[in-house]
Amino acid sequence: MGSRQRVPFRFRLDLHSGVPVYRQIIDQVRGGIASGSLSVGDQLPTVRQLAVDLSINPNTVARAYRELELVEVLETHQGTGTFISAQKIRGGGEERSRQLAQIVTDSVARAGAIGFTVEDLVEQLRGLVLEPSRRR
Amino acid sequence: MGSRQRVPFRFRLDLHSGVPVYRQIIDQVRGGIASGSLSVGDQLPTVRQLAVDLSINPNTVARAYRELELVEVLETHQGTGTFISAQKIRGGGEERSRQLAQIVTDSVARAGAIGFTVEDLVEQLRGLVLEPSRRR
DNA sequence: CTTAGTGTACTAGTATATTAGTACATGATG
DNA sequence: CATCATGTACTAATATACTAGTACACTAAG
Repeated sequence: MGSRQRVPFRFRLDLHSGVPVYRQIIDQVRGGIASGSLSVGDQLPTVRQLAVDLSINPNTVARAYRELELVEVLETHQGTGTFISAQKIRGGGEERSRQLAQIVTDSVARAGAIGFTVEDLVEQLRGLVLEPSRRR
Repeated sequence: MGSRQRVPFRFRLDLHSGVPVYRQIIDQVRGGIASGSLSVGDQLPTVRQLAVDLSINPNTVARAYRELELVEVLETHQGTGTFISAQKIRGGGEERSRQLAQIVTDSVARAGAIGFTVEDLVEQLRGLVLEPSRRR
């Protein structure tokens, strides 16, 4: 019947990746949003529940959630749970700008390392706009 | 003779950025290549010289250089110095393009996760060309 | 008011990252 | 060979990151 199957978003850890657990959680939430698996208003597993599922300490989950809340990707309500927040697609946000700068700096460095210029990056980006078919 | 005034590439540290010193060096070398300030064959300051200039330990410089050498961005010659290596600019254009696409895809995903558009990325990139290095 | 569920604060142990001190190895140069 | 300039190896001190233990605080619901 009409049950909406509120799919419990699936977290998976790779303990051999060397990537901190809390960061893996962050990445998976962000990835879920980017891919559409998570939408505004969706509730995430509770701190305790996820901690049990992944066999880690609740504080580790809390840290990931808190960090995402600081960037306003999540909203937490005491006693209720943690939810995907309505992104502030617009508006200032010092931290957001900082993050964008970080992203760009990283990509420039990576591209420069294999001999590409900033212009090459821009060109590639433009190409993406015209040819959005290739989603990953 | 015919001295070409090999301009000594200028390194600058931001000790309050929280970004590790060795990483700042790496980023600046890569950025220098991307921006054209550094070209294939250029010699970098010697480990000792740069250590003195920046008031840091030679090993910190060496670490940065070594890491860049592993990725084949630099070439080191004992007793001679450290140089910008001939990039794999030519050859395997396929693989290089793939890497560029990957870099762009990553940055778009990261930016998209916090509500930025491709245009925002382009704008930020343009700004970088005019005003280098400011991290964190 | 009580209870059960939620996130949070504070503390601390452990690992890892970062930088520095010091001595050594290698290659160029005369 | 002697010397000097270069990068390198090894060790260690320190800071920071990461995770966990434990107890607390807020909210909704009976």
